[in-house]
Amino acid sequence: MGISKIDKMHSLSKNQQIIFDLIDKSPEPLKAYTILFNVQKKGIKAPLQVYRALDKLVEIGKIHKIESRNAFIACHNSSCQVAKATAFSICEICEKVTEISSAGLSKYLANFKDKDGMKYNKYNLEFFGLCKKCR
Amino acid sequence: MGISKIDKMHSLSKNQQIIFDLIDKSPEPLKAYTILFNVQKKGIKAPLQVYRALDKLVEIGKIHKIESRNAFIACHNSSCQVAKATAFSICEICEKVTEISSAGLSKYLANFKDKDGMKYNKYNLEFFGLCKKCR
DNA sequence: TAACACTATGTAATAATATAACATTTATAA
DNA sequence: TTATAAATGTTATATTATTACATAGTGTTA
Repeated sequence: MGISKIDKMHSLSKNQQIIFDLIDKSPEPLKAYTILFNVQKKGIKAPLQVYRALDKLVEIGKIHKIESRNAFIACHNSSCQVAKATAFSICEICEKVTEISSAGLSKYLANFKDKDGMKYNKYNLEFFGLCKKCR
Repeated sequence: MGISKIDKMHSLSKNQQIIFDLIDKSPEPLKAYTILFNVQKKGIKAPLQVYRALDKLVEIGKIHKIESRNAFIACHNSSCQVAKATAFSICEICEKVTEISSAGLSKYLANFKDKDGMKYNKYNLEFFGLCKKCR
């Protein structure tokens, strides 16, 4: 059997796996130093170790950064097909963040042209409002 | 004559005016500590003085924060009517940032409903790509 | 296997971004 | 005028992120 090329592309190193697991289990976006605190018992001691893993995980689309919050969330959107085209809703009271997967929205944005006729295949959209509970 | 209510709403304090002028003149988004460095000759000495003015200017829509860059740009969109609904294009090479004012885009996003039927009147969208010069 | 390139790790130091806390002053409105 | 809100000044500190350098593991291929 062995490991296929696709599997290898997504196989994570030790630190990457530890940090991904933590983010994936979390019901809310995690900040880098919160992550650091939580993985110190697993031997990850320095900020840079966290940031390096985060960079890689973002790069391969396993997690996304919520830019307005400096926090990271696991991708729950069709196995990370849209790592470069992300949309989230953010509750301004409880800070709950949900990844939006809407074919209509992603199609609209992928086809959007600016005044110069320029298209962009990469974007990040953050909606703000109140979630069900906080409304 | 005196100052009308609308004028007053948009009148800036000394520090706010100094910092807005600097951002407004700048051809590129400015970071908080770049601003601090540039206004020290005008008597603004501490980070907090800059951040407080920035907070206020963002609040009233005179400037916007480019979240992915931690930088601030003056609003050039219909006299700041859309302070809470912003869209930008960002060149990944030269870092040129342009505010997008597209009636179609803002209409689409303002009317977008998520899976729960929830609408959001506030959002921030950042498109990434290459500008004309860098293409 | 040996050599190479590439990726990941470990560690210390420091840079860059942002806020807390408290005292004071200025502007606005009742 | 008086009270209220907004803005300022200042010091210290918290939070977020990167530079620099040394070492170790992994996959490829000659």
